[in-house]
Amino acid sequence: METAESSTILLERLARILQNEAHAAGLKPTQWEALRYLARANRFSRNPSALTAYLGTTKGTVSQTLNALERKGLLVKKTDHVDRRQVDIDLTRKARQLLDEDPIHALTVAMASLPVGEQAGLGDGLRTMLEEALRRRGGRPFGVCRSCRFFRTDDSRGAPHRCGLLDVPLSDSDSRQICVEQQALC
Amino acid sequence: METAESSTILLERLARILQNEAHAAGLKPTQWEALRYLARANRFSRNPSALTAYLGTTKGTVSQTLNALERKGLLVKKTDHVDRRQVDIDLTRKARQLLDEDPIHALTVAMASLPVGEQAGLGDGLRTMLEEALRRRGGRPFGVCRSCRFFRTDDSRGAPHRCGLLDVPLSDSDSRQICVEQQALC
DNA sequence: TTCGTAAGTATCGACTCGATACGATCTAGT
DNA sequence: ACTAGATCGTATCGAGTCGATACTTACGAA
Repeated sequence: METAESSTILLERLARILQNEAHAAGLKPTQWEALRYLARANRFSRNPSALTAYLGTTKGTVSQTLNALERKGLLVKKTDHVDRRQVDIDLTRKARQLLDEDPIHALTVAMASLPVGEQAGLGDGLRTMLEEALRRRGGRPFGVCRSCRFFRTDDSRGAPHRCGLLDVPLSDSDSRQICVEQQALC
Repeated sequence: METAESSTILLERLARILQNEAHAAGLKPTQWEALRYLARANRFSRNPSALTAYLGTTKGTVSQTLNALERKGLLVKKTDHVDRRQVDIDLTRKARQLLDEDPIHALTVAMASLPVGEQAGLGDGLRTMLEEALRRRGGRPFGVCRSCRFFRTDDSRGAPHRCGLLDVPLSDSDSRQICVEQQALC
């Protein structure tokens, strides 16, 4: 329990310091996080609702963050054809270029320079803590499409894969992106 | 490198979710963090400067956060007698009561329920990452007083310990608090 | 058709955060 | 003792976060 408390303090402090480090290129930490998400999300997940679930915040806050990013010319919104309540978001070329200088890269480098065992231990611990936190507040995991229990490869038509939940064909690149609907296999 | 990147994303996401969880009792995450620090810091470290270094932010921001906490009746400021530029901060009884319901407790519980090995691995990894981050931006470690290279037990006068840097007597409880000036032994 | 629900937006108030400028106080060098 | 520079803290600005609340529009089932 003593260890648990010190680890908790460690996690909080590290989180704060990393947060404060993420003020780069005129973007706020939240804006970077939104950009990162949108770059990795599949077409069913590039909308305000999914981003809200991912960030664990509220629709209102996300709406404002998206407005800020739109003003900066980093994304484009358009209403979905199928469900006209939904808004599809697309990152601009400018956003993708910006992501090449993502301040998070410094963190990845630091992570990579850790001893192999320590790196694996940290990864496992973080994964477990995140799963716990998500379960606690009813969040979604946002895993990659191909690791989902609804992922199918038996599509008779042209496409290589298929989503058994939404019943739509999936390209190979689709299957490697993260999805709001993803549910683990086991 | 693949592992490093996914661990990085994990850390960022967990950090954000925990951040958003820390809105309790009408306090903001930063205000909780400040309160926690002030409750653990020794008398040389309960001032705006030290808090600024701990949070890794700027003097101005800390000044505002302290004003907010003062308005809520959670702390009292008074100018230092020795150096009248400095401000000594004391938490009120109300603040200490509030800290009993610190939302971070939920996190500690989650941490404690981890398998022992995983918990230790996570702690080690976090420690290393924090040290790296601090070194990168010239931050201070804020360890406990008694683990400092300036900690002495050879005080001829009444007090049980002594600080070799500031040359002042230290009580036993002093020695268990965290300090801005702390430097590791080895 | 209508009623309930879901997706987004707009607005409010309190606050964070970096940047900048400033006043007060200490300290070293003369 | 006197000044020049450094240090500590505050005030203010602008952009943005964040939760809360109150909408609007669109879908979908009874």
